[in-house]
Amino acid sequence: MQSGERRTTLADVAAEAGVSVALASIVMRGAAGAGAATRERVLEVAQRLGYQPDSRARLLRSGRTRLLGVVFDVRHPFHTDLLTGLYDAAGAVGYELTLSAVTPRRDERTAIDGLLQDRCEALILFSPRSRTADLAALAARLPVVAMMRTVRQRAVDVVRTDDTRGSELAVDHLVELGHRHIVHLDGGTLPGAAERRRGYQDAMKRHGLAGLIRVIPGGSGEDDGARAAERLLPEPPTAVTVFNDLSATGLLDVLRGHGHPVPGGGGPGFHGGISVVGYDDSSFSRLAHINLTTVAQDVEALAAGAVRRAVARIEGTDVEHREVVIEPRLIVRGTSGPAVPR
Amino acid sequence: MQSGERRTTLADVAAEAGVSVALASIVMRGAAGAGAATRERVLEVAQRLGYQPDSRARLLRSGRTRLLGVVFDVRHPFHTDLLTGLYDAAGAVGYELTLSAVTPRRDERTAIDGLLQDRCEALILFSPRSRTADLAALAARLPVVAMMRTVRQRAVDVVRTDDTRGSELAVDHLVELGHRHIVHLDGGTLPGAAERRRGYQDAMKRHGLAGLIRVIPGGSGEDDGARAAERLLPEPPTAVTVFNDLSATGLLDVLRGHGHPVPGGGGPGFHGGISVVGYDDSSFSRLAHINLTTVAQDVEALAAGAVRRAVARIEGTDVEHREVVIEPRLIVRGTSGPAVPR
DNA sequence: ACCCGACTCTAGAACGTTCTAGTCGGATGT
DNA sequence: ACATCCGACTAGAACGTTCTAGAGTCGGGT
Repeated sequence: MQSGERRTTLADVAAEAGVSVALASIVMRGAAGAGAATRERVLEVAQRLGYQPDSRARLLRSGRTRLLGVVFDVRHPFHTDLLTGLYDAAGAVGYELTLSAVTPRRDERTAIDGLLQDRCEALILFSPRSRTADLAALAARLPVVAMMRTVRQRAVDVVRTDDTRGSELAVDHLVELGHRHIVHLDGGTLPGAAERRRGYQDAMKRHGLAGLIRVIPGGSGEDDGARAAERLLPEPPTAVTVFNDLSATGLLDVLRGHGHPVPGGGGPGFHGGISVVGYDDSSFSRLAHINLTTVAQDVEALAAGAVRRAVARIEGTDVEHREVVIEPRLIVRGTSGPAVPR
Repeated sequence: MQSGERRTTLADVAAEAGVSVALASIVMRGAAGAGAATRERVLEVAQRLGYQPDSRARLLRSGRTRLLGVVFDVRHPFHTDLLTGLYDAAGAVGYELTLSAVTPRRDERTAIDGLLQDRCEALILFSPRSRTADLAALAARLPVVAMMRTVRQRAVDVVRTDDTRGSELAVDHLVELGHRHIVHLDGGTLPGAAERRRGYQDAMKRHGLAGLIRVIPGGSGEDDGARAAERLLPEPPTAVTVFNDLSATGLLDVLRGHGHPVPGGGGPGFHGGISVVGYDDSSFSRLAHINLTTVAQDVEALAAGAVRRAVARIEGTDVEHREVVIEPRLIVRGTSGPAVPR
């Protein structure tokens, strides 16, 4: 039905309102230089004809797109949380977001290429897996902000949580509850894993527990946590700090299945068991049913930082540091409790 | 650093290669009409100058965008699952996806407007909350595919799961396990809720349990499920079918908290308790720790159906039905088990 | 009466591509 | 030897905006 007719253009509106295209353009984008009466008439006509500006043409001409490209991964619940914050932050400074998703069958390179063709003015990458060299090459063409990971490359901006500090918070919390045998379930080479590991190690040393440091290889998935749990069972610790929430739930599950109670799972008044602290405060970790003690990343601060950084680069008003580091926060929920003496 | 220099355009490539812009264009889009030697030379130059085509200009001229606009909600885990399938389906037929998210502070109208400005050729809306009249108005301008809900409007295409059938599957399963006192936790006016309610009612009647039909108002969030559970406790059923997974976990939680065991939560060999069946097979429901019996929507079929429908409308090769209904599948996990006689 | 500035409006170029309608040689067919 | 055709290539318009430069008009100050 609508296939035949062309969509209404600015020229149509101008003709119908009896003004020039240029004036119609002025009215539509709310610029100065149009009489009140004319303005009203043009707007009325535009409304009536269902005029919708063509952003492609607009941006083609004006050079600017005011568009920030965002690459996120559909598998990571935290990424969608972050998107919410990003929309807010971008809207506040008059920028739009264009999204490109990484999926199990669509890699980061493909996602990025899609955005480049859209001529966004900067790229914001969530936990990018690309090699530093590739990111650097990209950054030579447009501002690039990497989130949730460090990039040792001057041209690439970084906005991340202080993950070392995050792990320290987790360990401090557990030590305060009386735990000493604390294991770290690692994230290997994943973005942020090195920092989280180091935070654990530093905190253990600081508490005089250097001799009890124990790092178990893991990953980002639930099954990684479950597998790691099996390796833990022969000689169980009293507490575990985990690379992320998903892995933590996998761990929890196996622990409970083998009769190792976890605080919160034992009913009110229960004490002891193996405490587990996750990382990310993913939306599912908040589910009352999981109720995971975890290290929260400050979504709003991360989003605001990324947008501020990208916009500064675009508009050349650079003053701040290349790396923006956000303070994490410990969210104490049900999976951490006092240690029982062994 | 890159702020000063213009980005390289087709004209730059053409000049450097010593050919006309038109010929460069031919080469870049792989069209016929260029000599082999020239073709190679132009490609080499393009590579060297780091030429990246400007999709806006390209599409502005050619009219076509081969772009499908997708509106999804960041709060709905199932939506991101569906995105994965959609990228695959669109890629297979040579279309691109452009995403626009609904967030707690960014409504559907805003998300849709963003896509319209991008001049996508069709809109695919995940569980749209817009009124039928608004959808119809939209459909007058471009093909619109509504997913996961019915729309009584000829101009709007629909791709959805047979939700009535889905609820029936859930009830059938429970009845087979010996349950009779089965409650439905409702989704009110949310997309799909009416069908799921009706499926429950139909199945109950079919099993001669019309007298035991009991529908409790609920919603889509975890807290909706928790609230509903409180209303259920005074006179507990032996099983509940729930509008969606999130609400189901909220319900589960309160039930367990009040000492009502749920199958799977009572350890191996346990029998009886209140069975709970969710809806969606959201990624978190698969977590071993939640392990929810649920009705799965066929992501691939839904995605493929939506793309096929949208493309058919765009290209005018319409033959199929306006409404594509996909068969659901019951996923039996841990939260459903045999009924104990009351 | 004249000029000036402010205001409203317009013509036309520009953005980077694709598309249409060609031109130009050279091979082919008779 | 001449028309014909084909492949390689090009000039310039077109897409729907925004931007630049300037044209009218009006009122007020000298």
